[in-house]
Amino acid sequence: MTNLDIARVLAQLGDLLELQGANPFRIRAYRNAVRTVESETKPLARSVEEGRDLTELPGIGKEMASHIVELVETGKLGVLEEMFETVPRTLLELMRLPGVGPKKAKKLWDELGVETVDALEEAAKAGRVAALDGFGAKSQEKILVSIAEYRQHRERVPLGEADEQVAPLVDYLSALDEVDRLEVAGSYRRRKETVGDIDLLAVATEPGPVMERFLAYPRVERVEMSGDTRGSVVLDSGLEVDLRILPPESYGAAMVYFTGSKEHNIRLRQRAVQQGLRVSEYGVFEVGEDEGEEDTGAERDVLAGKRVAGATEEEVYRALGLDWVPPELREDRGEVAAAAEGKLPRLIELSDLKGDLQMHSTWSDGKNTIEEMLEACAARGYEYFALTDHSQSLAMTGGLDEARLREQWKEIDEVAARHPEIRFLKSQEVDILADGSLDIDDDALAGLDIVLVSVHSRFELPEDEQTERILKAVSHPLVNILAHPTGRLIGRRKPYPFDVDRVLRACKDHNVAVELNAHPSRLDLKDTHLMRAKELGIPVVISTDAHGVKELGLIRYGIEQARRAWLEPKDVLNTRPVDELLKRLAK
DNA sequence: GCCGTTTTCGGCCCGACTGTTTTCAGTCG
Repeated sequence: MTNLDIARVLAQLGDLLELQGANPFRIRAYRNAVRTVESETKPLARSVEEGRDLTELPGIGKEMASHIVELVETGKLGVLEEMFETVPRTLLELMRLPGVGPKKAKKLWDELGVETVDALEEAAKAGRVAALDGFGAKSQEKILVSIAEYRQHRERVPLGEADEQVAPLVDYLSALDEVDRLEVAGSYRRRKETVGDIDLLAVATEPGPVMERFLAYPRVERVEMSGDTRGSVVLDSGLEVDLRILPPESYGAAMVYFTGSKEHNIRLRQRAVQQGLRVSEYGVFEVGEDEGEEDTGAERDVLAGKRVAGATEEEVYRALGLDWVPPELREDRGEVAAAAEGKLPRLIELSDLKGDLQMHSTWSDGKNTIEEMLEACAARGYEYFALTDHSQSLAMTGGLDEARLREQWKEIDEVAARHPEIRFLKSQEVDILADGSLDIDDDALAGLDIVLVSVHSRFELPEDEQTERILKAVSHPLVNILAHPTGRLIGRRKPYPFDVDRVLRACKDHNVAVELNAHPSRLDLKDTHLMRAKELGIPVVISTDAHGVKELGLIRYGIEQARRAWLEPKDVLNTRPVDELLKRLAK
């Protein structure tokens, strides 16, 4: 049972409690525990095995700890199973529909006997939903739209695709004179591997024309809502875009607020409360004497209290006694505490990289010759690069056997001789065969500067076999790097099942580096895996897997992902000069 | 349910928009 499995069960329990109208703070405790479990880098199953005290984890108390132990040991949670005897599982699905929360889901179930999305659709079409107290014709219509979208399975969009859609929209809005400043916030700014929607932030003293232009964007398919300062639309691609318009003095506070994450913001506000401050998207305010105590529900001016910060992000963080936190870290994974102590990491940057260690040429399935790849790498200012064409078993890619590999070396030597400006490292992406052996013989491997290995077949092997297969490969005495270790393709293919933690520890034992594949459809390893690698002291390399010169620029997605994992230059091997790189990789 | 240099009890983040309300609950981010 993985951490994500555990988190899912706890989240279900939280949803059920919400449906039953339980104490909201108890529900929040479950949400908090879910967060902790999700972002825990070490497998909890292992911690349980080792008899660790789980209550040391934030948000995990006696109850949560016992839930986790029960889940790890039995694979089930008794209380949850019992609850599912009185409440249908499918009700949780209803709550996922936009506009349907716990209260409405319960009401639909209590009064109409609706348990499933299908039943809800039927009831709405028959007009029975509108007849309910608290519902009306509009909510009924909205529910039908939500169901239609739910059926389309709208998923999160990979960051790379979001980038393509965001750029033209930003240009379109920025062209308006009334827009003083336009930024994209949200998970997009935090550079998460996928984004659910786009959060735009516009600074304007006159919001009217900005909102008007936003709603008139030609690719808007539907307006979800629109107020004076806040609007939400769905583009024809299905991507949701939210716009918030603010005055200049609130810009920094708004950037913090809309960049999130939600959990990071909550942490900031908790800290503010302790300091007698209040944080909102409008700024940081001192809480007045009479505030808070006798809040009778009367209208409260959102700008009440003296504003002590708001114009810039730095100012907002400083008002809370914090260093400015890079957006990639804003996930409530300890960054606020680190910022308070001045101990934020010096995150890796693009300019720290001295080379790219995975790419392909026309010798296998790449689009450019090795000389073209070399020139493009040199143009990027790299000190070195490794060419890693596929090996023979990937016949469809034109993979190289030992003989062709040796032929390639001749061409490499010629090209390298013409280009002293960059160091050409001979390498290959060697296939890990189903039994864990390598696709190229040791004699040929010994002629390479770097041996990169990866899995490209038999993804369906049972977990035990898959784990053994990879363990065997990384224990091979000539292997230096394990490439795209989990094999996932974001939104298209799940990672093949294997014990990631065991493989990582084996990499540590055999001095094998792990690759962070920068391609936006892979980003493999993901952030929590990278954090675990760092914890274990395993070197990481960041490479593009470019199949053409155009893809070398994708390296920035790898850098962004590494930053999300708190990686510093010293954690990444290809920030090192070539001599040190090869020394560190040597067996 | 979790947590504690005010606390083992009594707190727990903040605001906008919608729809159905005659003053606000529900949902969302």
